Amino acid sequence: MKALAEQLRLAGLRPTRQRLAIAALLFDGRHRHVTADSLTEEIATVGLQVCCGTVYNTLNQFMDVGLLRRVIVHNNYSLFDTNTEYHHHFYDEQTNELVDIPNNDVILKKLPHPPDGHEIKAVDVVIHIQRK
Amino acid sequence: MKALAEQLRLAGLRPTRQRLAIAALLFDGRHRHVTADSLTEEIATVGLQVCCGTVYNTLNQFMDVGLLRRVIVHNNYSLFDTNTEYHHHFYDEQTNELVDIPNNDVILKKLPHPPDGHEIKAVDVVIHIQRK
DNA sequence: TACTAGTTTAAAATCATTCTAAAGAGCCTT
DNA sequence: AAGGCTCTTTAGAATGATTTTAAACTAGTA
Repeated sequence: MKALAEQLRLAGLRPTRQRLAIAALLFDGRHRHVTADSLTEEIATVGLQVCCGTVYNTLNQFMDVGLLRRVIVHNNYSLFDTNTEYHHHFYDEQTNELVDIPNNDVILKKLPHPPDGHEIKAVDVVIHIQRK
Repeated sequence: MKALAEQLRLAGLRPTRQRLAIAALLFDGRHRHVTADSLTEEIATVGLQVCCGTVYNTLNQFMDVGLLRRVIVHNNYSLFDTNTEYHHHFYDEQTNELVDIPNNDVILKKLPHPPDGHEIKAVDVVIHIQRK
């Protein structure tokens, strides 16, 4: 996977063994939602070992360079989305399930004017759902 | 303030000294955003004393009975909104400022269909802003 | 006035996350 | 291929918001 190393280097991150392992898991083409915990488990499953702090650091770094996006639906722990394109989420508090909303499915009719001296940076829509 | 005691009783909560003190601060007609911490400070300012755990319990109970709404904009700590009507928020990560958006200012053109067997419970829109 | 269930309290526990200082690994230069 | 400099990783400790605990207390009722 030369491409991954190159991608990290371009982002200003040294392609270390740990970062490559995590990148290989996260950027395999699928769009996924992970937590530090689920990712650590996954790393173990693949037979590797990465220090807990490094998992957190790496997730934060990947986010800082735009490879991941943080999704905020509760404040128990952080969720990261490998899909960094503009889109929103369904969230079921009961099952803790997070589901992408196809990006043409929610359309904001008009955006409000931000407070004076401010500009809009991002729009997050979370639709809370529950079993019928 | 008999009304407050009655309101708590109606919600199934005994109007204790602590809950009344907190309710008096929170439900004075203004719409406010508070944290457990800011509220504890405010209680102290008024010359009262309520145990930290009680502040948390009370905020959660008030939320459970619909007197407060939790606003999720980050996962450092919880924010509560005394305005429980349908409305959304601007959030500035840099200053940590949370501002209500007038409820006719964001209009969703159409809502997506929730996953099968599910129904929409709530829609949260957070518009992240930054200083220009 | 006394009882009972619900509440408050202070302190300890929890848990995700960050910080620390020391050991290790990229990578550039020679 | 070796040296060296900086960036990373590591394990463990620290942090900080929140929850839990068990004992003391209180509101409401009999």
